Amino acid sequence: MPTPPGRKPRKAAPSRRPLTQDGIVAAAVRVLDAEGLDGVTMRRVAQELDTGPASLYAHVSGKDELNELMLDRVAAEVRLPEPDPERWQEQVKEVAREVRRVWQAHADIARVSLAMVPTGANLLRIAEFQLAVMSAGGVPPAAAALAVDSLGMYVDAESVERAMYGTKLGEGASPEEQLHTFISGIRDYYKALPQDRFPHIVAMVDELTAGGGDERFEFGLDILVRGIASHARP
Amino acid sequence: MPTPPGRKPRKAAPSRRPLTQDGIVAAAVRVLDAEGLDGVTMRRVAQELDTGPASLYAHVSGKDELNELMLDRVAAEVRLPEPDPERWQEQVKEVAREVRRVWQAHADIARVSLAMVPTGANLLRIAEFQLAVMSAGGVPPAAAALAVDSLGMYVDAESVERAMYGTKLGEGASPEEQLHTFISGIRDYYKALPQDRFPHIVAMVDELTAGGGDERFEFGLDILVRGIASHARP
DNA sequence: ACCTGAACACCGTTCAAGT
DNA sequence: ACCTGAACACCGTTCAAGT
Repeated sequence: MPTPPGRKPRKAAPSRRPLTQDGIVAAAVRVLDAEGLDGVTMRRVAQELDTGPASLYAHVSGKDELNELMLDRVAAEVRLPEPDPERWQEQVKEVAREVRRVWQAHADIARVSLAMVPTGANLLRIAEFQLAVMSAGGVPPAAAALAVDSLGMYVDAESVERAMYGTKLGEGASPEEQLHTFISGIRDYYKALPQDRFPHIVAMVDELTAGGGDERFEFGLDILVRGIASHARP
Repeated sequence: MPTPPGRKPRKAAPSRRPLTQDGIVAAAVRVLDAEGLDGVTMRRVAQELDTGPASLYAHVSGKDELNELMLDRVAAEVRLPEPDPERWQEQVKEVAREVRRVWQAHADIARVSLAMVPTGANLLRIAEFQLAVMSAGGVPPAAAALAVDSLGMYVDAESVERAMYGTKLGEGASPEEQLHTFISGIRDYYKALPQDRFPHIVAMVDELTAGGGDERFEFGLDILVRGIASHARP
């Protein structure tokens, strides 16, 4: 049956729901996941919400704030363990691994983290945990404070580097295949270097290009935590 | 006296010398130093050389290559000590400090280093030194290889963060003053956090915001080198 | 108060045309 | 071979005008 004349549609079904900051940030994260951080432009996010870029400025002060909001939204995915002072070294590592996992699940969001002082609630939650568990483990306050900094920087930097391998190569093959062709390119280049000027690099090509990113990450993490532990009282 | 007719000017004084890759990179570094990495655009570099952006593409494949060439040119400024295996831990630190010094002398060039596998001769020279001195100091190859990575990442990340404080604030006051107002802003924010949710952050505000960048950097560096040393044979 | 279209002042890169 | 002007397909942000 056709609708009788003079009858308005029941609710006008507003397919374009009103803009909210939360909706904007959610859309931005969708674009991030699909197209990487460089794909997250004000225009692209607006398009995702069927509007123009100027409309976003009523809910977000600009690109920088949007970046920070995206990061904190993503940081909510980080799961923290039950604090156990006996295992503080292992727990510090666990959290670092978990943050890395979440950063890597969202393209190159780590770039934002690296360029920011943490202020969002979800980021602070992580810092609070690390400070708490290190303090309980006997790391003095000054050392613990600087240690969260160093740990955060390390996780961020490693994630940025790793994300880059994925993007620099074409979007063709599988991520692992991409990483492999990338690494073997580097290996060939290092092997072809003049041996008299770079004897150690040439001799250590295999070690320099060894390990998936996981082993490399674990090694740096282990180094950091050993160093932090050397500041703890027994 | 006027110049007689039919006489060409002595040498035509080519005020716009022909473009070379070296000249382009030098101009790019000048822009970098004066206006930061974001100021280095193909257009701006071309302008510096009295030409248009399209002219650069005959000597440089694009923006990425220009960035890498800039970094390697700047890396030439890094001075390496005479290798002394007895003092390998101190020398590894010295080089890290020196790289940090040079990166910070050139705005936020560290961002390029972080997003790159080192291939330029001057960058490789630094890596070669670190590998050599650690090997001589008794660090096994696998550990030394991963250690250069971690050290590089740490220096780069610290320099990126530090460069950011300078840029985010206005260009008004002195760098130290900028850093100070920036840090005290952070301190106020942390102090105002709800104490029940973030007890350690609130309690450790002073430690978290303490120290000029130098002490913080030294601490992270010390942690890393202690960790590396724990892998060395005695 | 929120949303919008149009504009401003930029980007990196390409390409046909010149020398 | 090198250089150029003009154009293409983008940016972030502002602002007057609408509802």
